Amino acid sequence: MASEHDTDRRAARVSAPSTAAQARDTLRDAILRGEYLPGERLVEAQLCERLQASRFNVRAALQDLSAEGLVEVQRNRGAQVRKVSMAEAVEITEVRMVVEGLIAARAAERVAPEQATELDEIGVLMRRAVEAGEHRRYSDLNVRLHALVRSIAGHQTADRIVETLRGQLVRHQYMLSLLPGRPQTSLPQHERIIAAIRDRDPKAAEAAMRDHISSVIDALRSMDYLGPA
Amino acid sequence: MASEHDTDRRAARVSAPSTAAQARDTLRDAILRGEYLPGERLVEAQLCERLQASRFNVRAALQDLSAEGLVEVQRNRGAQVRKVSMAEAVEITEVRMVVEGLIAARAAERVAPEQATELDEIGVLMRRAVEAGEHRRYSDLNVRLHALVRSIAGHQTADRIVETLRGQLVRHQYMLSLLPGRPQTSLPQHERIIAAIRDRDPKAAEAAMRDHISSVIDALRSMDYLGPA
DNA sequence: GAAGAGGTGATTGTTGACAATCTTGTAAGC
DNA sequence: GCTTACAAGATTGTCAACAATCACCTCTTC
Repeated sequence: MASEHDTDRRAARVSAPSTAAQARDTLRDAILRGEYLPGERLVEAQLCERLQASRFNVRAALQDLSAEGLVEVQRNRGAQVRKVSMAEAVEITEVRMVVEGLIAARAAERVAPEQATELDEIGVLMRRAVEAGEHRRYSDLNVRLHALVRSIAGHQTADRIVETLRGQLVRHQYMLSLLPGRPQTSLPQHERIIAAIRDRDPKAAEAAMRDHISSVIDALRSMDYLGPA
Repeated sequence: MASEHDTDRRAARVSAPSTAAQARDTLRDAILRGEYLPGERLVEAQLCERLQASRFNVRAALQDLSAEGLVEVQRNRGAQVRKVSMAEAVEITEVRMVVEGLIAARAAERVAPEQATELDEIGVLMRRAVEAGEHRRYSDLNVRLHALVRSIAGHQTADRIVETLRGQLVRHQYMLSLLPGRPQTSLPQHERIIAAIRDRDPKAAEAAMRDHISSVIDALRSMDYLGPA
């Protein structure tokens, strides 16, 4: 049932995740993968079996994920996967917009020649993927681009916040990628971001990144009309 | 963020803060007030007495504050008040700059007439405080101004993040307020923020807020030369 | 005298049991 | 029939004891 996935620092072992940190990572992965739906109750006893961890560690994991905004804990009522309303999703993305704008600006200030080359390469691959209609590939490249920009910027604080915010709306983002015509809209935006960073123009990079994420917000809002799943 | 019942964290009632949330709030207050210095070890047994709470709740409190970035916990090595380096303080303030910029812009979009009046009142009081050399009073008004702007904006996500970031560098901010000449620098910046929001000009409000916090960053950097206490 | 091994006290990590609380299902009263 | 009261079950909150680990000190060895 579980296929190993990429995405993070260390692969989650399902064999013996006895410690608190392992339980937390495994549970986070499960939620992000959609194995628990928003609003679903997370009963401690069940999680103990699922994660092969003691209740103590399960509890710690839930508390951690609560701080990350992935689950919601109510006193004496247990935990449930946090439901993120459309309004909240917009708020979250607005914050992401300004913070990633900061990251882009800083990336433009610090980019090294090899990194600029790597950015351009991703840009080329993106265009090819869109022209070939390979949505999945384009989506992967999108993730890679944002990650590369963040690594160029080297801004730990901003990084952490963006990562947390991203986690809170994976579900919405997934739905977003299914919107028809999205790649045609976002490709030129991505190219502008790449160009601005490559040209070491912080202001242009920030503006390009904000424009890009701003259009993501518009897309989110349009989804709201189609149906607030 | 987990518990909905947010009691104001003012009174240091040591009488019966038995629950986890109370222990957390009391401990946070103590750290923010400087009763525990950065780098100082937080031994669970000692905290049990200090907070009149069981070790279980103390542990939960430490975990929460770790998620907030106020303390750092190392496995098998206990917790200590997190040391925020100058570089980190700058990073944190940079993120605060863009997020509070977003908040200011949104406040300018949504400000109601009564709120505009209240802003102006704070502006007048600030000027008086500076002219009278009442630093403490000016500092309080500063906090009040930022809080009012945030309440006008009504942006929960941004609010939460700014609040968390603020907590992480209370120590630095305190030192900052002692810098001579600071009020003379920041007063006109505050007045620009107020004017932009009052005039319902989001772009100007964002720019003014960013300029203001940008100068805070400069001040932070200058402190670094004086001595990285 | 320096380096390493080993023991000891202090501190944290974990467990299982028990108490407090909420939810659900059922029955009585209007 | 509908609402309210109550009891049973399920779930979470809390605790105190025990196990694991670490930091420090002493002693041996070269």
